[in-house]
This record gives sequence, C-alpha cells and structure tokens, in this order.
Amino acid sequence: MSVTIKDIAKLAGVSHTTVSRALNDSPLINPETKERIKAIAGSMNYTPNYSARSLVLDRSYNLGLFFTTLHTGTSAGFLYEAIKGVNDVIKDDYNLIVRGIDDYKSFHKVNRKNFDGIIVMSQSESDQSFIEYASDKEIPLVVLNRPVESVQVMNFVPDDQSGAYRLTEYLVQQGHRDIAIIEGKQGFKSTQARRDGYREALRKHGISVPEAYYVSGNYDLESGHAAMSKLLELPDRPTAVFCCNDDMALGAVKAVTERGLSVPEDISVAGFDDHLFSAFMSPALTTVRRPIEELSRAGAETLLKFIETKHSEKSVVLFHTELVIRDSVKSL
Amino acid sequence: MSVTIKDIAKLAGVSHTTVSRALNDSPLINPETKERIKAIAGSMNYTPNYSARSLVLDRSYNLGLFFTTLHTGTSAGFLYEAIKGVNDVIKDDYNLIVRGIDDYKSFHKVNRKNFDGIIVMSQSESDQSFIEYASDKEIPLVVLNRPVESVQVMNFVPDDQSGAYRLTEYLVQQGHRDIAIIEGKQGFKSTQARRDGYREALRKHGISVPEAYYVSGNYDLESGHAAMSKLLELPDRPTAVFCCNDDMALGAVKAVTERGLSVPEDISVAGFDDHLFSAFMSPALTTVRRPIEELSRAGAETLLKFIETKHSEKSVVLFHTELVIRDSVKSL
DNA sequence: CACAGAAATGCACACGTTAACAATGCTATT
DNA sequence: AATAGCATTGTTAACGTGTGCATTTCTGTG
Repeated sequence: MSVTIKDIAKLAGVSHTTVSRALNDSPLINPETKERIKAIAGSMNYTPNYSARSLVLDRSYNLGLFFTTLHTGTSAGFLYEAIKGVNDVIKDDYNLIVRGIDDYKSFHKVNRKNFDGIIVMSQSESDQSFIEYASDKEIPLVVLNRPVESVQVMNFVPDDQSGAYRLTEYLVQQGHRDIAIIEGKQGFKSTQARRDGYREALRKHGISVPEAYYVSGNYDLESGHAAMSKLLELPDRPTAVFCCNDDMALGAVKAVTERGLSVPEDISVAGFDDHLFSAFMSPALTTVRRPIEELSRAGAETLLKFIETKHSEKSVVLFHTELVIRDSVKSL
Repeated sequence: MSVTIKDIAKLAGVSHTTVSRALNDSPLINPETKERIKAIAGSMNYTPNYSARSLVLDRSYNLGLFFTTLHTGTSAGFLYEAIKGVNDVIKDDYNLIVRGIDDYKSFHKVNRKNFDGIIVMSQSESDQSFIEYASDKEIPLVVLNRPVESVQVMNFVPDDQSGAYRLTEYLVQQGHRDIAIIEGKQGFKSTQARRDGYREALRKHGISVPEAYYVSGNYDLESGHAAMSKLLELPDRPTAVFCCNDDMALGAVKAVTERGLSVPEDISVAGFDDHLFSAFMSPALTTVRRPIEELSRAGAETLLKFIETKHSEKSVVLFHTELVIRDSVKSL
C-alpha cells in the first residue's frame, strides 16, 4: 500500500539494506548512490514506518507529559505553560502524549516500549504509585513541581515555601498584622509548602494567627470566593489575605467587591503563581511568580539528554520563585 | 529482556499462536487453556509490545490533537477545555498527542501509520495546508472550531457569528448606540465571524459605526488593554465595547479602571468565550458562551466512531453559542 | 467401528526496518 | 603479479505480533 524501502530498492537496483543505510546517512554508502537513493525516496514520497523502526530499535519516539489530574486543582494556565514549555524543547521526532494520571484505569500501556521518557507534573502524593511504577519499569523519568523522596528521580521543583515566606514578610513590612490565608487543595504538596512559608514568616515576626484565619480552598475560583466570604463575615476581619494561588485570589477579590468593599482600600489581597491574567486584574495582583514554563523546559531538556546519554544527576533542583509587587496590597 | 508471548508459550507448553489468540479472546481457544494462559501472562507481568502489534495490524493507537499554534492567539482556557474534552472520551487504549501545527518543520511524521486519527483545533486558514495534507493521506480527520470549505471533512464549529449578533443586539436593546469593537487576531476565522455578527446586528438596527470604533487586537490580554486605551482617548467615546474574547475584555476593563473610570458605570464592556474566570471578574463579565469542551468531546466521539466503522457524515455541524448576561453592561 | 465434522492447536510466514557478517571489487604496496 | 586492506554492497536474521492454512484431537452418528 504505502512505499517501503524495498520498493525504493527495486527502483534503484540495490538491496533494501543499502537504501536503509543511505536514508540514515550511513558513512558506509557511496555519496553518489546515497544522493540517488534519497532523490528516488523523495520522488516516491516515502515516509518510514515508525512501528517497524520502533520494533527493531526499541524506541517509541513517544514522550509522556502526565498531570496528577486534569479535572480539579489543575488550572488552565498551568497546563498551558507546561505544554508550551515541553513542546518548545522536543524536536520534530518526538510525540508528546498528554494525559491525566487519574484517567488511567491501569498503567498497562505505560512501559519502556511505549515511552522513551516521561515527565510527571506532579501536584499531590496521589500520583506516588504512578511515579514508583514508572521508576520500577526503568522508564527515564523527570518529576516536576513536587519533591519526591521515596524514589530517586530527576526532580525539578519551584521553591514555593520561600516564595510564600517572602510574600508574607512583604505583607508584614507593609504594616499588616492580621493576615489570613486561603489554602490550596488538601493533599497537594504545594498547599503545604505555601502554608509553611506563611507560618514561618509570621512566627519569625512574632505574629500569632487566630484559628479562624486559616480557611480551606481547593485552588479554584469558586473556593476562593467562598473562603473570602467567610473571612469577611468574621468579627475581627483580617487586613490582608494570602491566597494560595491566583485563581482563588480572583475569586476572593470578587467576594470583596460584591459587598461594596474594595481591594486594597478595605482589605489587601495577594496571590501565588503569577498567572497571565494577574497583571490585568483590577487591581493588578501582587503575587509570586512560579516559573512553570522554564521548569518544564528544563525538565524536557534534562530528560532528552538522559535518553541520549543515559547519564544524569538524580537530585532535587529548586527553581527560584519571585515576588511580584503590584497594586492589591495597601501599605498601612 | 521483557516478557513476550513466546516466553509465555514456553511456560504454558503451547505455541505462541495459541497465546496470542488466548490473550485476544479468540473463540477458537478452549476456555480452560485460555484462562490458564491469561493467568500465566498476568503472573509474568506481560505487557504487549505495541510497536509489533502496530506493525502487523497497521494501527498506531495514537490520536493527534493539533492546534494552529500554541504560541499566540491560543488562550490557556481554550487549550485546557479542548484537552479535557478529548481526554474524557478516548479510552485507555489511545494515546493523545498534543501539538501546535506551526511547531512542525515538516509533516513527515504525520501519516496513517502514525496516527489512527487526527483532531485539528483550527483557528486560522494558516493550517489549511496541514488539513489538506492529512486529508490527502486519508487519515481520519475531524476539524473543530473553523469551517473548512476546500476539503470534505467532519467539521464541528461554534456558531460565532450568531453569538456575536445576539450579544450586539443585546447591547442595542440596553440602549447603546455607540458601540465599538476590539477585534481578534488578524486572519483567524473567528475574528471575521464575530465582526460579521456585530456588523449585521448594527446594520439591522440602522446604526452606523465610525471607522475609529474598529480597533484591532490579537486575542491576548495586552492587546485588549492597548485597544481600550485608544478608545478612551477618542473625543467621542463609545458607551459600550464588544471585545472579541474574554482575555481582551479583561485587559480592556483594566485600561478603564486605570483611568479612574468604572465598568459599567462609565463604559460597558462585553466579551466572548465565557472563560472560567469571566464570572469572577469585577464586574462579572457579560459574554457569549462557546461550548469548546462539548465540541471537543463530540469531535473525539465522532472520530472514534469513524475509525471503527469507516462511516460518517462529512458535513459542517454548528454548535449553539449562548448569551451570558452578567454585570458588565449598563442599561442606558 | 468407521468416519464425518467440529473443535483446538500448531506451523510458517508476513509486517518494515536495522545490523552483524559475508562478499565483492578496487587500489596500493611489495 | 600477488596480496593486504579498504570501500561499497548484499545476504540473512532478528525484533514481537497476528493470521491463513494445515494438522491433530475430540465428539457424535450411522
């Protein structure tokens, strides 16, 4: 049906081996015949059968980019930046397969034959079993966004805790003492890191936090809205609120303006992530930039290098987060 | 290295043919042996080699989800909803490959052997050559989001023009007569459809638009901000602005508030798409909902059915868009 | 008991590619 | 002129799976 190297061989009057070598730029082949064969292949519109090549070379040319979940807790911007980062790096000869880990009923199809390498954008420990599975099968593996302890992997992680620390400290420096937090999705590592940074900063400055200032959320817009609504009904309202991501911050601001109050006049709000839209909120959101695209790019590069050289450092690399000061925090 | 059907055959004392049949639930095999073989396969932790299977069956188990571009003009929410929609439909036994068409240097790797089917999320005619290429190669093909004329394909498209028409008419009904438009990215089909709907509505109501009320944008936040800034400096400011997507609307609102003005008191703003964040903007954005996730799901379902049955309707199917009234438009 | 027919299994090849090894022809050196 | 050695090409097998056809085994019928 479609053109194979044997068809080319027949037409060129050589063996199919010679064709294979010619097309793969083997130095064994006479430059003249090589050119001739390439010309014929081109004119016949030949495209190699990757299944056959995969079978003999034991390479699939597939890379996996796996998210803990695609349903709740994964924001659109996060997905977007990750895919962009990885796709920018991989060459024309790799396929990028995108999937939520929780969409797999069984990991059966995930193995060395099917994936030359895997990037896990990990958000919670719920994907631990997947990571261990992949590590077990000896699939080249990079884990992004969450530190993994149990298994030795290449591991790139944004320094969330330090970011939250610096942000909270900034709030303190602006004169705030009553600072609440709207937390991320339960069980997500980032939730914990950001809370830890927040607490550390307050403790360092000798500020204690009433229990009511810890409000739970799950990283989506609605939860930010609901959480802020709760805070606003408190008898002792906080003067500033640290939202554990920008989506929730947007929801929180909404809750404030709905009540006829304003940010930052009546209450200050800060976020985390520095999403695309954050600079364009009204007021522009003070937040912490998390370099997801860079992280993804670095992850992909490292993975490719490992696939080629089988060599790498299996250690945790921290990526710097950056305080972005805009207009949603008032100086008291 | 890894387990093959021949290893299982040896252990079970049968031929590898029998193993192959047993694992594929062939009716030719004695139910008892079938169970026995399956048990052995399970205990050996056998996973089939998909390259080998692909080679002989001429199926890759890959589906492609291709965007015109992943760089500019594709918003995060759009990507997110599309991926979610498709991933919800495809079963465990398909891989979803995500990529921007403009990332391909050559379409060499795109062929029937490599893709059982392709979904093109098409935004502009710049991907026309890709669509024709895929159609030429007889790869099962669904095109979403943009009507394709030159080639016969399965084609699902949101009814942008009608949505823009209804939105604009709503603005008129609210008493607006001076209505500007911030347009989408040049060359995108959706840009044209939305502009057409806008013009049609105004013409129908006998309202003429000064040239200065057409401002160009490119679907991203910055361009919305810049465009609105221009409009605000006009001597005859419009009372309402139709932004061709929600991202630009957010940027536009920002430009308004920066000048100490307010939406919708001083100027009304409407968007298009109904992004996740639109309900949470301040004020909540009046917009048109575009059912991208449903569209993607329908596209994926149709594609899978076609792959199985080789049968389908190759015609354009319009998906209804829906006016979503919130708080960003004032009644004059 | 013979035999037809069905049920179950095996043999051998195919899919398209790469690669180890063999074979050929040519050049240069003695 | 013989031979070593290099450049170039061909032969053959292998990767792991599925399938047409042949073969064996079983079952029931006359």
